[in-house]
Amino acid sequence: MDVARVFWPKEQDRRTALAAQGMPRLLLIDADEAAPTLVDCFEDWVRLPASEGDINARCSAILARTAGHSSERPVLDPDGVLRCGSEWVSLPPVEARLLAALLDRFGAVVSRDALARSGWPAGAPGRNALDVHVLRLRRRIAPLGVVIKTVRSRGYLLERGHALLVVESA
Amino acid sequence: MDVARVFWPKEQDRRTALAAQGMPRLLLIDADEAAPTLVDCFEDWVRLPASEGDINARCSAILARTAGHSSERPVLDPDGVLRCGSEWVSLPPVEARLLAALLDRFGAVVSRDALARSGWPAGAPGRNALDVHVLRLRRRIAPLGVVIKTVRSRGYLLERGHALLVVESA
DNA sequence: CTGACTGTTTCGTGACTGTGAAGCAATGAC
DNA sequence: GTCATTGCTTCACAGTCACGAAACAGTCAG
Repeated sequence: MDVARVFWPKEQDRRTALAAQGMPRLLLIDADEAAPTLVDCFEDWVRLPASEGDINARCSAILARTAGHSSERPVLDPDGVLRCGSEWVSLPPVEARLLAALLDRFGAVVSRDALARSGWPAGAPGRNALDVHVLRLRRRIAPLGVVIKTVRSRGYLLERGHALLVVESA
Repeated sequence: MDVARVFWPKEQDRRTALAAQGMPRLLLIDADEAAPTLVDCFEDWVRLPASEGDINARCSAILARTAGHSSERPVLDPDGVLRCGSEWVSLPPVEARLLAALLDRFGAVVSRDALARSGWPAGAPGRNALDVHVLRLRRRIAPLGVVIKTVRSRGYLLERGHALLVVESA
């Protein structure tokens, strides 16, 4: 993953688009422009003119933050912990593999066959096992605002839910 | 809460201390100094000379990120005293080593094997000893609002509790 | 001795996984 | 329109295993 360099205010729209996808980005601010308000943890800015060293330092910092948290886009760490926003859930082995496959093609359709191969590399069990695991996975990740959509006779698709109102239960 | 302004590299020690406590900080970098590597989400830097507007913008951004998380991180003294907020507890040797390992990877999963190696560098005792010590550790640190979560078949994870309602009884 | 720390044994509970079957909903044949 | 087919959803159940928890015993410091 790389950090997108966005000229500000010239490429304002591009910044919005990147933010919507949770892509990390560095805003390059014109010398006489006011400092922008950052919208999330995966954004930073630097005032022009800036040295390549400074720009790289900020890009690295953004990526380091990306690793620690997650953006709009959920992140699955190798321990089977799925993080999205400030929340996380742990996934059991099979579900972690299924989700990894969905995450590889985040926002795109993954066929049932491909999913089954990811979930059970040594060979799939009964035909229904996949259905049940998708059901369980859905319920498990719902609190994170992540949704598995069905594309009938094609497969499944992972995306962010639109109910962004998450209430902390105290 | 306010963001501490730390001159770099002059106040290097102060920065370390602030970071250990999870305090937000802005590094003010001398003009000819290389860009620093940020240690967490609650830190940022700006190259001098900088306008007050730019500095304020970065401070606001840090605070916005701070709000998104609950940052306060417990600290373990070399004496085996664990502090979090205004409270503290003392930990016996084995538990202190276990907690140190969890704290090293605060918020991330630590495997049972890794924990056992930290707790008993000379070789682990019986298989269940770890379970029991985790249980005791949990009860000991609960009053501080620090929680050890289980990630089944993967390990344990240290984080701050989400129950923000802490009633002071004494 | 007393109490804190440590480790072991034992048992219970809950999590993970897979299976079978019932229920819905979209699709297509007639 | 009606009906059957197909594909997905959901529930209920059982086997296995990891972890939680209590009770007990040994060691050591004060």
